[in-house]
Amino acid sequence: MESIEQQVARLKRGTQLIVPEDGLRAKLEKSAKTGKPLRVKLGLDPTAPDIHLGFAVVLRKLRQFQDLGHTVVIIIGDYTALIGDPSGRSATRPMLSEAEIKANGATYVDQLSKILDRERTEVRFNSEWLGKLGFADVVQLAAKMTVAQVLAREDFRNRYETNQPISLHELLYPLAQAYDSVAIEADVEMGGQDQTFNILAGRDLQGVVGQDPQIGLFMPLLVGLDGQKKMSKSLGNYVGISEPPLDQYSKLMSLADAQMRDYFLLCTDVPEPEFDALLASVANPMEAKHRLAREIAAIYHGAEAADAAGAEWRRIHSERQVPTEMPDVTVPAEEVAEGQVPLLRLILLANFAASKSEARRLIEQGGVTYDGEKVTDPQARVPVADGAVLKVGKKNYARVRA
RNA sequence: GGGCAGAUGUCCGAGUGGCUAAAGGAGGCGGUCUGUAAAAUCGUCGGCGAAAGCCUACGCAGGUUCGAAUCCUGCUCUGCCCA
Repeated sequence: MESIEQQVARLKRGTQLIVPEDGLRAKLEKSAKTGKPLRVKLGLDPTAPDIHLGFAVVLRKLRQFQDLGHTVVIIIGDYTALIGDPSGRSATRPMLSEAEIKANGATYVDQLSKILDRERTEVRFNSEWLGKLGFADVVQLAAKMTVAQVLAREDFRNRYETNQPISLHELLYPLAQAYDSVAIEADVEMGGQDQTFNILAGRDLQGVVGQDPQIGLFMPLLVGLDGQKKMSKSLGNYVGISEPPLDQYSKLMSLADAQMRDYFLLCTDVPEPEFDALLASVANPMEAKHRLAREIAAIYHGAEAADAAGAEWRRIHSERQVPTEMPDVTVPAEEVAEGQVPLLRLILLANFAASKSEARRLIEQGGVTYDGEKVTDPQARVPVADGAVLKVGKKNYARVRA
């Protein structure tokens, strides 16, 4: 068993902030003394799950707690989702039905278990306790927080100052989350830095009701592949943990050099001195990036698959060869005339363009290669030859199947 | 409850009767360059069409006009001020 000192050091890796600073040690000592595992909380929205490296940063930290014998409590925010956003202008944000939420919850657990240890994971839905609160209970809870406190929170303040609408119920969200901590008697709550306010609210509320307040453990938000914004699915700057190894590898190779250190720190287990030395010593940053891509692909797919992805990547990019594997496109018989098909059609069939206009543009701009030949005539018809390779842009390949 | 302001393409944001598929920026996509990336640079970004052109689009619904993102009416939503 590691000493408390070592445990603290391990758990601190990559963290952005721990509140209070010495709280982690105190909690660990208490747990060691009583033999009672810590309850480490993470709250999630029951929206369609999609776990990417940014989210994995937090999950991996939870896993570290589990490896030290502690319990992770995942809270699916089904109740808050049921309330939904009633004033949502666009009809495109339908409230999730109870069945959908349950289904999403199940998928979540499934995906989470790629990183977490199921044996030490407790999954709870917050309707379990929030659904029992009456209006009077809610009002009493709300009395524990002031408007100024809530508005001091950065995102609300920004929205308020820029005249963005804030609905009243949004102000209640931190309260609901805080109550979750009370309900499950959390010792530690994890979150990204955007969760600061909510997590501290939980601390306060626990104090009010006489519980030992949770400590907040904040992980930095992982910046996405664009090097600008936090990694998220909607921004398209993400690497999913379930993606095939080559996709992960390729995406990571297109990471900005300056971001490599953060990714090593937050997404791999490579010791800090080691990657710092690597980053300092390597003449060509690409070599360090290969290491990074390999480490990460190996976490999710195993060392062998990661090496294969690396070899394939070098083949495609360094040697500019056609990838060994690519999706097939089959041209329906009725589209073939005299053994040929319009190239435009082919691009659409392969799903490399959303419209004919876009496909035409791609051809005119020299982005399309068929069977090794660059084609720039948008009217071109090409032979439907089994095994011919269609290349659109830098990364899109498909093999024609006759 | 009263008054005022606003709603434009992926986002931000110009545009106050024809020259507007709509300036500019961000972002995306393609080309060149390269060590992957970035940067730089050139091009491009509603749909259909070989093209001419046609269709759809400036919150929603009507109206005025030869012609409307631009004017009028009603509605919806948002912000601000007053109560």
